[in-house]
Amino acid sequence: MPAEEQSFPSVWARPRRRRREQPALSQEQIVSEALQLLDSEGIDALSMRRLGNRLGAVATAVYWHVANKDELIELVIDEIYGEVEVPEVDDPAAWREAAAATARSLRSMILRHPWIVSVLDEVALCYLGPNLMRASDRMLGVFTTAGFDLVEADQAMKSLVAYVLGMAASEAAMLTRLTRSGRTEQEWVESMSATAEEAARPYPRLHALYAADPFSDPERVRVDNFGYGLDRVLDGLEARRAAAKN
Amino acid sequence: MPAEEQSFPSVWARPRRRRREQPALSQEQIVSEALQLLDSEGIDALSMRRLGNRLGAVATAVYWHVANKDELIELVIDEIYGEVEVPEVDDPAAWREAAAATARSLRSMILRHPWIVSVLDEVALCYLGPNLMRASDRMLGVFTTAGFDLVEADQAMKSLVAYVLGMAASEAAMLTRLTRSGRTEQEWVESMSATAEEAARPYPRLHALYAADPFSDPERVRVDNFGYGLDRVLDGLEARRAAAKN
DNA sequence: CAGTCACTCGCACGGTGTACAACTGGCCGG
DNA sequence: CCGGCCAGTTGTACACCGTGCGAGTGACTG
Repeated sequence: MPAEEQSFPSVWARPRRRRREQPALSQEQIVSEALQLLDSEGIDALSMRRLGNRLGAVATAVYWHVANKDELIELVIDEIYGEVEVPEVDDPAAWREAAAATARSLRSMILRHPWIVSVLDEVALCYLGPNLMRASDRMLGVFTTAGFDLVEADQAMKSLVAYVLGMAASEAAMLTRLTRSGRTEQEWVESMSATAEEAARPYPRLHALYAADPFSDPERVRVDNFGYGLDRVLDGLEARRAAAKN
Repeated sequence: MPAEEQSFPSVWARPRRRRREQPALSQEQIVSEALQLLDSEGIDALSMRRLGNRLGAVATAVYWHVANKDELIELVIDEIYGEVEVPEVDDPAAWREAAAATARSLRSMILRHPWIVSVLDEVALCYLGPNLMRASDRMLGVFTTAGFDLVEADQAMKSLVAYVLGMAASEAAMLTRLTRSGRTEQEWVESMSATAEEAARPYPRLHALYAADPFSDPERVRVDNFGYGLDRVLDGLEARRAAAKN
């Protein structure tokens, strides 16, 4: 450890030999530290060197435990998939609330980890991550007990997830940019409104919308918008379910 | 131009003086070249140095015309938003087909430019891009002539777009990885199926799904899945429209 | 006591975005 | 005609990145 030079070198001051039965690094530890880094400082803050330093090691030491940065990110992504809660249901009538709860849980997860939007291209290939598989299996359960056959349950699940992903992703992207600029959501919306209304002048309906909207309580607006679309998607699925039943 | 050293220097061979009335670079040219680079080689191929070289210039010259790489990407994104076609409708009954056509057009655009998934975090902040604004305004038109009031039209639009974005993004991510691996979609699915079925063993419904699915014609499956969810979303919106009318 | 093995470190390579200062050449006012 | 301005381009430089490779290093094993 040449980094920490002893100003008073001595055998006694020298750090005790590290025990080898517990290696300094482990994959879980690395993944967990990477997640912390991502949550607190965003995607740009995650470099192998910084990650190594945080763990009291050097960048290349990390490569013993993960193949490369992409694989590390895949691991972190599956880790946070473990946070989404999917209820197990047996009453067919309970399907809708179960699906809605899942959707809300997924949205919360994304908003808790908004950097996920920057790695969405890797998200789609985590098919085999255990946490994603568990969640998928449970969602399939929700839709099959609702009465859908298996392949339609899969389609229903994919549709719902796509909606949530799309909606939450755009929310998360905005929040990320916001955080980076250091302003609050309210401040940003207010500073934006004049510019937006001006820029929208050539587009009548957009302009009318911006003029009508009081630009207040942006978080509430986001929640309402998410809820609106969620209701429509679930309505559409419910209609299909009712039709298939007869 | 020290890069191209003349092996036979001569006044006559010397390139003619560049006219200054037409500068060598322009923002449109830069954006267009960046788009070509992205489409043909993906996000990793886009570096300021390569882009400069392609235009017969040096990386830093590009910075005269665009503020930085992020801004460049925003410009490219708005450029491709210009490709999505949104019909203008006046017959309220035509709203559904118009919305569906828009959704399909947006999906095609994303699949034509799959690298967009890697920059989704920037996509969400192109609010002021002219092409996006034009498309948004026209979509608002579709929903208002359908009978929605302006703020609900906005919610409906955002919901539809979120669905399409989520669905197409996961498709595009898969296709990107595929292209990178150099295999066809069919080959990939076939090589995947055994592994996937094995990995899904602990998850009964997922395992049953993989076992049932013949893993054939993956593109058709993607199209069907997209259409299924699109129909559900539109059904949900139609139901809401009908209810509001009375 | 030698060797092996799991793990860590140091160094190096070839990239990246972009700040900064120097240059170039056409134009315009004096 | 000429000096200065200024849009546009260049070269250099900095601090960083992911990661391949070889050399330790210490605990355990035969």
